[in-house]
Amino acid sequence: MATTVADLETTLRARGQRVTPQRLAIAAVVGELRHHATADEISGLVARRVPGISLPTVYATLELLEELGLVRRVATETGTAVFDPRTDAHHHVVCRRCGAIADIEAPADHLDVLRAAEAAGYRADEAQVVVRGVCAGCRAAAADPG
Amino acid sequence: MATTVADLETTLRARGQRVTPQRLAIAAVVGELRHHATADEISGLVARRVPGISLPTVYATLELLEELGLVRRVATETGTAVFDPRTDAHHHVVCRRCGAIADIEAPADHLDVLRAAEAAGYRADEAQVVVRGVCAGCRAAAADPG
DNA sequence: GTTTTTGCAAATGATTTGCATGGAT
DNA sequence: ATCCATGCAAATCATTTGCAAAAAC
Repeated sequence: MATTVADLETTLRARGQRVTPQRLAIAAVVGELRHHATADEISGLVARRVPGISLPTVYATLELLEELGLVRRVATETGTAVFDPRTDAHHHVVCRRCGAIADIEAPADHLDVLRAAEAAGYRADEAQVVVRGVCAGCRAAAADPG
Repeated sequence: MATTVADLETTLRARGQRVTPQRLAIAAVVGELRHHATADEISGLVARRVPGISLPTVYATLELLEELGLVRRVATETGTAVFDPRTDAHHHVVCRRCGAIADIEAPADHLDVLRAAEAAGYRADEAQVVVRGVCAGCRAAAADPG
C-alpha cells in the first residue's frame, strides 16, 4: 500500500478514481510540507496553485491520501487535527503551551509495551512516543523560564 | 501540586475557590472512574448525584481538576476528548477502528527520545508511548480478522 | 454519455462564552 | 453582603454532509 506522490496518478487510475488537478496539487503540497500543517493551512497553500479550492475537497483528499499512506492525520490537544507528511515510524514532541509539534529522530525500545498491548487483547501494529514539554519559543515568551 | 480527591476541599479553600457539590461530585466520579470517559459520560454519571448538572460546569470543573493534577485530558483521533483518572506516567493503546483507549502497564526506555527532544529545544518533562492497533472487539466484529 | 469529484451552503458535534441567578463564604 | 460558580442559551470552530453543476473518463 506504500505509494509515492509520483505514482499517485497510476494508483488513482488503478483504483478507478479520477485524476484531478485538486488531488495532484494537494498531494504535491503535502509532499513538500516541512512541518505538520492543519487542513486550513494546506488549503491556503493549495489555493496558490488551484484557486477556488474548497475546504471539503481538501478534507476529502487528505482522507484519501491517508488511505494511500501518503499522509498521516494527527490529533492534537487543541482539537484541530494536523497532517504529517512523514508516514514512517517516528516520534513527536508536543509543546504544552502552544501545541507545536516537532518530529523526533531517536530509537526507542517498545518491546515490553507492545507485548502488554497484545496481552490486553489488541493487535498492535505501531508504537510511537509522544514527549510533552515546552518549546524554546514559549520558554522565551514566558518570564518564567520553566 | 499533587492533590488527592480527599483534600480537594482544603485545596479549593486554600486557593480562595468555592467548595460546591458539583465540584465534589465530579471529583468523586472521576476518582471512581475505571476507564477513560468523555465529558458527556462524566456528566451523565454526575447527574445521578447532582441532578441538573450542566455540561459547561462539567467542562470547567474538569479543567480545574486537570490543573490540580487530579485528571488528565487526552485528545483522541475522533475529536472528542476523553478524561483519564490516572495522572501518573503510563502508556496507552488506541484502537484504530473504534477509538477505544486502554492503559498499558509496562516499562519503556525513553532516554534517547528525551535527549533528542531537549536537543530540539524543548524542555521535556514526560514521555508516553501510544500504541496503535485493533482491539479484540473490533477484530471480532470484522469478518476480516486483521 | 456516464460516473466521479467538486464547491457551495447548511448541518453536525464538541467545547466555550456571556450573562443573570443562586450559592458559598 | 460579597464574590464566585452555576445553568442556560447562544456562539464558536473544525469537520462532515447533501446536492446540483462541472470535469474526468
